[in-house]
Amino acid sequence: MVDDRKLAVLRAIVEDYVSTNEPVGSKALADRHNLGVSPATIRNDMAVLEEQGYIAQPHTSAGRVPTDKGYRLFVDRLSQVKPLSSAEKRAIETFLAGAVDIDDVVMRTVRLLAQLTRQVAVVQYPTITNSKVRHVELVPLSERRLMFVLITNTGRVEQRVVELPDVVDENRVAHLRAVLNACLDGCGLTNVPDLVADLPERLPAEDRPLAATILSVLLESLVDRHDEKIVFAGAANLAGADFTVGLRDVLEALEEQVVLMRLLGETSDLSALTVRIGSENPYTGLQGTSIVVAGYGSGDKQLARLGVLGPTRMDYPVTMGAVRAVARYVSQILAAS
Amino acid sequence: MVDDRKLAVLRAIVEDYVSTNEPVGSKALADRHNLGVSPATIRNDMAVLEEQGYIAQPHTSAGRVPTDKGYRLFVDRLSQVKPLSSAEKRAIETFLAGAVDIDDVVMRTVRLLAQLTRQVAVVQYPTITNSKVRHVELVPLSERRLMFVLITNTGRVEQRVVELPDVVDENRVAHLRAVLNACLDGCGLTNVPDLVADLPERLPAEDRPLAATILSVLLESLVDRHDEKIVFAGAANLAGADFTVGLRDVLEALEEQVVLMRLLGETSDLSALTVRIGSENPYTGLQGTSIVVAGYGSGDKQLARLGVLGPTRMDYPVTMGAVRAVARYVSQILAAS
DNA sequence: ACTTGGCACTCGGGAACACAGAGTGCCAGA
DNA sequence: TCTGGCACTCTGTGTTCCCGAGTGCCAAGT
Repeated sequence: MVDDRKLAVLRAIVEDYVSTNEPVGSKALADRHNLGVSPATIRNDMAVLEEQGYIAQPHTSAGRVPTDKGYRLFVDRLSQVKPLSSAEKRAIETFLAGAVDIDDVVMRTVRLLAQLTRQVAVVQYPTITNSKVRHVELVPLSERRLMFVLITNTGRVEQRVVELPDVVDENRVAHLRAVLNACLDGCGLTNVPDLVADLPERLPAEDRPLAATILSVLLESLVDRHDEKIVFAGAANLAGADFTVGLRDVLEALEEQVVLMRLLGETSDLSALTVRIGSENPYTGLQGTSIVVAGYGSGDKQLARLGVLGPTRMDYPVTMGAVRAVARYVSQILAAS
Repeated sequence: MVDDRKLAVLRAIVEDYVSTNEPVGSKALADRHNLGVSPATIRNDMAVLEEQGYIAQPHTSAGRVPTDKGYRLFVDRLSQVKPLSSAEKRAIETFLAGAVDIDDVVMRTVRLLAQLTRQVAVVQYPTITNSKVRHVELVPLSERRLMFVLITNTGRVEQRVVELPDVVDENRVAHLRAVLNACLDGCGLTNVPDLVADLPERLPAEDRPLAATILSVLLESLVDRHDEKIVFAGAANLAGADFTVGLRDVLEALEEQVVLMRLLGETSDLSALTVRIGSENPYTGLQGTSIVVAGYGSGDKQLARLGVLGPTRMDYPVTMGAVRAVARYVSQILAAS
């Protein structure tokens, strides 16, 4: 039985513990929040909450600390996202508005988020999957090598160097470029494989090996690269916090693109905020941390995700507010460009 | 008066302290290194070394620890760069050989260096200043915006979105593109400003405002961007080391591009290894750290720098060996492509 | 049936203290 | 110039002790 007062007690415990970083006892609770009951009553409630796994004591006869399950309940039912101050909103707007290209947008976003939350910010590059081909360029580098450049309508540029099977002259390259552009211009990247499939037929027979090589690189760059880039910032903010698990593991996880991918990727709902708390986290090195993730994108399409990572003991309402706000502003910026 | 034996004592102190991380005393020295003299003699030498500022004791009647000045002497006169094992060399070669483009080269390099030295690796992107224009591309994004892409012979791609003063049609863009390429193809980036200066004259009068806008962006991207990109990896390796100065400052410095630039930039001789030790370091947050930097580049041109950052108490011979080796291999890779 | 005050109990953390061990400086003798 | 001996000085560690915050439980009150 979890009645209203017990929930109020849990909320008070979470709030106090987050702000003081010390186990909170029944007396302190009664003093600082006016719950209208005596410490003894609170003790009884706390005993129940502990039995149900929402709080725990670090050692016998110390105050209580929220467990991961307790934070979960807090986030789901007891807190509401805290909106940013208007000063903060203005700061975000002006800071993001100055970006010159997509790299710059991502860079600014991640720094902004790190500074705003005083935690580690993580931003995934916008997927190119949902974007469209703006232009394809083939640039000869030497007799047997050329650079393949793909420009999308979101302003992203993908480049690859291609080793050619044999020497090709400029004309054949020019021809292929023209055909490629005619065929692919404006088409969504997800459709590219289909279009590419019957493209060789539109070329003279002697060009087909060349085309095959280039197209395979094109497809490869779509598959391999399309989601893998993630950047982070604010690692310095980890220095203050003390993790149950070593700081080293956290830093290692941050440098592993694969881990970060999974971290951001396994969120079910893109349109809402996703919070994963402590042990809910799949990766063992991050068991002492929580993440707050939001999707962002231009228009209705979700392009990618961004979020922050911090100790389980974080101020969830504030962090969630910042993440949501930044995601929205970035979406705006991307939609406008 | 610093005679040979005192130098030998200093070397022994540095080596022992680096490997044990504990202040080293006269008796331990006499035991572990066969200097042929008694602890008492060593004590006398140590007293002299201390007076001259090469070593210090953390507190009265503890062992000695090298000072920054002591490390300096060690690096300059007492150590020689330790070559890598052939297994390590092979590992470097195969790992770097798999890179597909310039971003990949840099990424692999920085990770490799971090893993090899078990410290923080820092790699500056190759300057585009020394490279040549391979191709210039103008891609219309909308009526009044176009993307400007510059591809260099080193495989680097620079992109910028340009806001146009008024609506332009495809033909004018195509014309400008042709002129730009005819004029700039193959010319060194340092010459671009000169060539660009009298370029408007080769265009019809009505295109000049357009050209001016684009060219100003081109010049700007050369100046602004050309050196500023630096990446690092291996921050997790900082977690183990204990700095006199806070870990936080170091992490902050690593995320400040400007600080990193100065760190790598202020090395006098590009062809040799540069070591900056502790307080020799200009930035206050990095006073407890040392850096080892080498230049790299294809052929005779130095393109940029790379290095590692670690606690002052590092194994200089090994670190220097790794940095030098990686710099050489990267240079090879870049020269080959 | 819940709430409350009282009370005994438990631990963690800090202060005070002693002590062993490593290291030093200095001096007299080889 | 080197060496052995010796007295001295620290730090770090382990021990003990005690205070205080906090708990669990119980009996009485509403």
